[in-house]
Parts: sequence; structure tokens; C-alpha cells
Amino acid sequence: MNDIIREPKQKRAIEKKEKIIDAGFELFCENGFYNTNTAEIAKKAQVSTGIIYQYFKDKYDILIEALEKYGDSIFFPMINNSNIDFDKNNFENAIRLMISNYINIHKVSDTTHEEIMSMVHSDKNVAQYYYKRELKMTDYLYDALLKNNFNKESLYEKVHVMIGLIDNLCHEVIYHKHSHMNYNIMTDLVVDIILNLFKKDLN
Amino acid sequence: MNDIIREPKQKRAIEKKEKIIDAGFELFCENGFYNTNTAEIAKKAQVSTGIIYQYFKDKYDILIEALEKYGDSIFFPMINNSNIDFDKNNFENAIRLMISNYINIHKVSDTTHEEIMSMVHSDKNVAQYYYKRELKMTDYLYDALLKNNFNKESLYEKVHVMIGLIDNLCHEVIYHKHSHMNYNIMTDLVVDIILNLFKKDLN
Amino acid sequence: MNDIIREPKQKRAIEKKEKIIDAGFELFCENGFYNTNTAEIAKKAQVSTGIIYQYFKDKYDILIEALEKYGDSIFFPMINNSNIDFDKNNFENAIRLMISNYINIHKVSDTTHEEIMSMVHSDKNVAQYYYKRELKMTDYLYDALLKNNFNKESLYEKVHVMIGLIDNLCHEVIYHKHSHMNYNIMTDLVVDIILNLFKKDLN
Amino acid sequence: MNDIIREPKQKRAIEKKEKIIDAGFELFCENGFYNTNTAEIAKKAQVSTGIIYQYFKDKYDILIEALEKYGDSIFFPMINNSNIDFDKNNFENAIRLMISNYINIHKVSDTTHEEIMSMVHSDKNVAQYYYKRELKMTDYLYDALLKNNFNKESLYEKVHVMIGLIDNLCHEVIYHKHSHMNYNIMTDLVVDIILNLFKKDLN
DNA sequence: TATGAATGAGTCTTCATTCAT
DNA sequence: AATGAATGAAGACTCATTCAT
Repeated sequence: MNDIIREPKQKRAIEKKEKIIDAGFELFCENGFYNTNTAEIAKKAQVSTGIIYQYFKDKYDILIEALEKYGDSIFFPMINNSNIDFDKNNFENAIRLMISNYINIHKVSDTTHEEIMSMVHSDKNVAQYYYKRELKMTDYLYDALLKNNFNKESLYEKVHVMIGLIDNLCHEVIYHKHSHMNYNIMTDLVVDIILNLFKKDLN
Repeated sequence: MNDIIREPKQKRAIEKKEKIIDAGFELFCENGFYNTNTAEIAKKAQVSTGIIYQYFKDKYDILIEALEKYGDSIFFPMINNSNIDFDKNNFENAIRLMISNYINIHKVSDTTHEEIMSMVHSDKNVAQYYYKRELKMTDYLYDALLKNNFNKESLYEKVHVMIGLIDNLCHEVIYHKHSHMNYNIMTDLVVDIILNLFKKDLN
Repeated sequence: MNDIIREPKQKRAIEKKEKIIDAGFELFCENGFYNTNTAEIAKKAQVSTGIIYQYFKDKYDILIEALEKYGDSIFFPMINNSNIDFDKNNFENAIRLMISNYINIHKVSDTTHEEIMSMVHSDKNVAQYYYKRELKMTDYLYDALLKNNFNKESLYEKVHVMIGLIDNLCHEVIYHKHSHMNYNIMTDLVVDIILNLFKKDLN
Repeated sequence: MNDIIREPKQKRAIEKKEKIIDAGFELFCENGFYNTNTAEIAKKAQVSTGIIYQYFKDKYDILIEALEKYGDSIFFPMINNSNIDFDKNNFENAIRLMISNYINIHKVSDTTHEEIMSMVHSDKNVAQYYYKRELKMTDYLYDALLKNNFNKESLYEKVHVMIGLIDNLCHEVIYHKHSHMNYNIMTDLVVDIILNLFKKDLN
């Protein structure tokens, strides 16, 4: 294993490194880590195979750097790109918006999310990133609700339960297709539960 | 590929096949599918590499047969081995029992569940098994509640939401260790939500 | 390697050995020696794999015994099953009959002849059999012509050349399909040559 | 299967590919395709096993490329390296020269020709090459005779019969060693037949 | 005799990583 | 810094042959 990892400082070199990260991550997300080889990554990044090992310790290192770069947008995209208003008067809308955001994003990049979650479950470092982002997301919502004068008591736990509910619901809608399940009912159920969680705050 | 797959009929042969399935599955669960090779499986099963291919089409086939064998107990162990009483008067206890069952089982086999979930997310066939079991679990609870005179309306969806809540909670307790999180509060929260879901049934 | 090869004396055992030879030879002729495995042979012969090694030293030995058994009919089938009359007055007919016999037989078992010839070219023992049969065939024709009062001088060589001509012609007709070639002309040419070879005898 | 087959452009790489082809072909010709493994090829070519699969799809692909390279000189060497004069006044000499050429070349590379012919009989692609070369050879002789004012009628068929006669004779001389056969007589016989074939052209 | 389960050396092929240029 | 050719260990799978019953 090469132990001289160069940290690129010239613009072109930095671009090259980025290209490798992007190409690698795209392939990992499409086909999984084990089904992606370095030759493919190099080809997609329009780079030679040798150069990869100047910027990265090994193939796995590409994954790690990619997570550093794309963690936010990949793991919890629902808050990343949109500014949702969590005003008490708008709360139900806010929740429904989060749900539809989540579903839409995942519908677009189907395999991506699955391959990432696969790695979350099999690799401790990927799991770390996932949990870190989950925490960040929880904190973000916690702060947003606090700013909107929601009661602080058990707020952290409530937020976490809320995220879990939305997460489950969305997966159900996107992947499962259990034939007996009525997703409109289930969505209303989830929204009701969340509103109920915060009922003291909302009137 | 060898197309003569023997279906063992003699007692010793059946035992041998079982041994391979068990050894393979244990290794897959410990190290993941890609990090387990056939030589290791053979060694752990105290068997030659060749014999594997008399009973299984390929390495992947071992995984599939293992899922067939252990699917129930692996995917949704909380109901598998215990008979929980879902009488209305006992409902809160029943829920708390499911939660502690779940947590206890998973604490024992830490990596197992994670590696399995990894495969659920990366392999369509494993995912199939998972969803099938999830459905089975939902049906089981649905029937149990119906038998105890819970209202049929939206029952299926409620059960599914309930399972999701418990699932999330348990993962949180077992893996996450978010420092700010109070798990007693969170557990109470989840129990409350579930009781609330069925409040019309419970008084 | 097992060095105790049993020579079966009971009727059932002899039948079993024959069955193995037949099954093996059929498969060798269909798919080639290297693409045939002992499991297939055993299966086709309705016999266990183990028993093969009681009657045969190894897989190759099956081939050898099969050649012993089927050499005549496989290598030079044109004279094997038909009694052709080589009377001088009927000579042209006799030749044309040999040609059509040859073509018909080979059209039926296309791969057989090819796989056999492949082995003739790669295996010294198979080659031996081939040459032995070729000689036998030559002798047979030699005797037949002698009996019909053909001149003895250079007869042996003439017969050999004749066989070669017929052999080539038939292969051309069966396999080559050279687009520019007119096979009727070629056949007449070959017949003429042969008649000419024996012109002193024929008038 | 690796789908990145490199077409080498640097001189050294091209040499390496050639080395693999040569080593592979030599071994195939010596021991047959099935009795040659990639490790041997790599060793003989002074190359690592891995590199083989950068230049060739698989082991079989080496054979195909070798045929492309050596097909002419292997299949019909009698015309390849010598310019024979087919002038009518020199015709008998030309034929006798072809015969001795053929015999000499084959005496040198004994197993080669046999292993190749073995493959011709068992592999459709190799057969294709053989037939293509045979055709080329026929065309070459056809053109040569035409240029020397031989009659066009049935010329193609005559040439083909001639090649077959020479082919048979040479094999007889090289391999068969039939004890009763007088090869001088047989050679004279074959030459006579060929002269007779073209007797209208020759006086 | 007969079975068919079992063996394990051997085969092709892949791929992360290194190295000569 | 960069290339891409080269390495070779490792992996999945096959199959002739042996062995326990």
C-alpha cells in the first residue's frame, strides 16, 4: 500500500481528485462498492488508474471522501435543499411537504439510496456518517421548532420519532407496494400522529 | 455451471447440506457476503469445497437457502418465539414486551442483523424475503388484534405504522447512542403514540 | 488410480459395461472427449459413477474400449453394412453406390464423424485404430477386386488412392459448401478418375 | 468477463501481445487446447497471467488470434513460401515440387499439424479458418493455371480434386506407414492421375 | 458388486495495487 | 504529476477419482 498520499494544491489536481470522487461515488451508488472496480472509476473520471493511488489510500478511501462530500445531500435530502417554514400555523403543511420532498427525491435516485443504505448496514465508517447526518438533521429540526416556540420538553425525542415515522412511511410508499395497504390512509395516520405529538404546542 | 444439483435424501447428506447452509449463513452474517469465500464456508462446515456445488448452484444459492430456512427468526424475531397476549386490558404490556423482546434478540446477534439489512438493501432477492416476512408479521399482528376485537377500520395501516415505530425505537436503542437522547422518554413516547392510535379500541 | 480392473463375467455385469461404453461413446461423439464428464456418462448409462472405475481404468479407457467395439462401423461405414458387388460390368455403379452410402451415413451423424476425426488427430491411440481400420478397408476392397479378376499390379496403391478420392469428395459435399464448386461435375470427375485407374481391367 | 480489452499501441505492448499469441499457439499445437493452461502460456510468454486478459477475452481468443496470424502458413504451407512455376511444359515438376514441399514442411512440425487438424474437426471457428484457407489455396492454383492457359472448363473442380489427392498422398507418406504400401508407386499414380486430369491442356 | 457422497487439486478469470516510463 | 501496462494473489467453480457404506 502506498503511504504517500498527495494532497493536491493546484487547481487542476484538485479538479482531478473531485472527478475521481464523483465518478467513484456514482458507480458505488449504482452498482455497489463490491461491484465497482477501479478501472471503471478511472475511465468514468477520465483519469488513469495509477493517479487514483496518488490521491487515495485505496478504493475504500474514495468512498469515505465521497461521503464527506455528499453525506448531507444523500442521507437526508429532505431538509437539504429546501427551506421549510415550521411556523405553528403552517405545521401540517410543513410535514406534508417534508414527506413529498422525501418521496420525490428518492423516486429519482432509486438505487442510490438502496446501495448507500446497504453500506450503512455493512460498514462502520459509512454508518458513522449516516448517524452523524441523522443527528444533524435531528438538530436542525430541533432548532427550527425551538425557534418557532415549540415546547422544549422531550422535544429531541419527539423530533426523532417524527423523523422515523416519515422515513418509514416514505419507504413504504416507494418500495414496498404491499397490496392491502392504503397509502393515503397511512399518510393521514402519520400526519395525525405527528400533530398529536405536538398538540400542546399547536393550540 | 454444473446442472446436476443433488437433492440429498440420505440422513447424512441432509445433515451435510444443513451444515453448509449454517456455516455459510453465519459467515455471511459476520463478514458479509462478499467477504466470505467458499473455502471458508467449506472449512467451517467441515466439508470439501467440491461438495458445496453438489448441493448448491453457486455461493449465492447458499444465501438464498439460508434465508428460506432462517428468514422468519432473523427478520422479525419479536413475534416468532413468543406468544404475546394482545388482550385490550393487557395491550400496553404487550407492546412493551415486543419492544424488549426485539432489543434483547438483536443485542445478542449484533452484526447478523446489520449484514442482513445490508443485503436487503443491495440484493433484490434478499429484499423479497424481507418484505415477505414483514408482510407476514403485519398479518400476524392484524389477526391478533382482530381476534381481540380491535376495530377493523384502518387497522392494517395502524399495525404497519406501529411496527415501524417499534423498529425505529429499537434500532435507536441498540445502535445509535445519540448522546442527547433519553431512551426512556423515547420509549414512553412510542408507547403513548401506539396507545393513542388505538384509543377508540381501548376504552 | 485403481489398479484392480474387474473383467465382468456375469451377464448383468457385462451388460452394464456395455452400457457404459455405449453411453460414453455417444457423448464423446456428440460433445467431444473433453466436454464429456463421467457423471454424464454414468447418468446416461443408468449406472453409478463409482462402478465405472471397476470396469475401466479411467475415463480415457472408456474411449479406447468404445473404439474397439465401434471402430469398424464408425471409421469406414461405407463397406460395413452393405454388400457391394464389384463385378467389372457393374464397377461404375459400385463406386457411385459407395459414394452415396458414405454421404448418407455421414449426413445422419454429423458431429460424430467430426469429433472422432478430432480425436484421431490429437490422440495416438485413436489414430492407431483409425489407421488399422483404414487398412482393413483397403484390404477388403483389395480382396474384393482381386476376386473379380482385377489386375494385381499396383492394386493396393490404386485402392488407397481410390478411397482417398471418395473420402475427399464426400467431405466436400457434406461440409464445405464452397460456393463456386459444382458437385455433380466433381463427382463425375472422381468417378472418371477411378474408372481410368482401372481402365486396363475394365475392357 | 472483462469487457475492457486493450488494443495495445505501444511497441512493447504489441510485442507482448505477439509473445502471448506465439506462446499460446506453440503450446496448443504441442499439447492441444485443452491440455494447455493459462499459467503455462503466461510462463512461456514471460508474462503474468493477468496481462493475458487485458489483450484477450479468454483463452479461446488467443487461439483465434493465432489462427488469424498463422493461418496461411499452417494450413496450406505448400504454396505459401515458394513460387512454383505452373507452365505447361513444367507441370509434372510443379506437382512433384508441391508434394515434396508439403511433406518436408510437415515432417518438421509433426504434432502441430495434427493438433490443428484436431481442432478443425472439433471447433467451428477453427474449421472456418481452415475452409477459408483451403479456398484461398484453391483460388491461387486456379488463377495460376488459368494464367498458364489451362482450359477453364471444370477447372475449379479439377484443382480441388488435385489438392485432395496431394493431401492424401502426403498424409499417407508422413503418418500411415502402411507396410504393404509402396509410396513410390503411389506417388507416380497420383502424378499420373493429375496429368491425366489436364491431358487436354498438356498436349 | 454397487452406490453416490465426498474429495481437493486444478482451472480460468478478476482486480486492487504497483511500477517503469 | 500522470500514464496505463503489469503484477500475482485470490476467488468461484469443475471434475476425475476414491471411499464409506
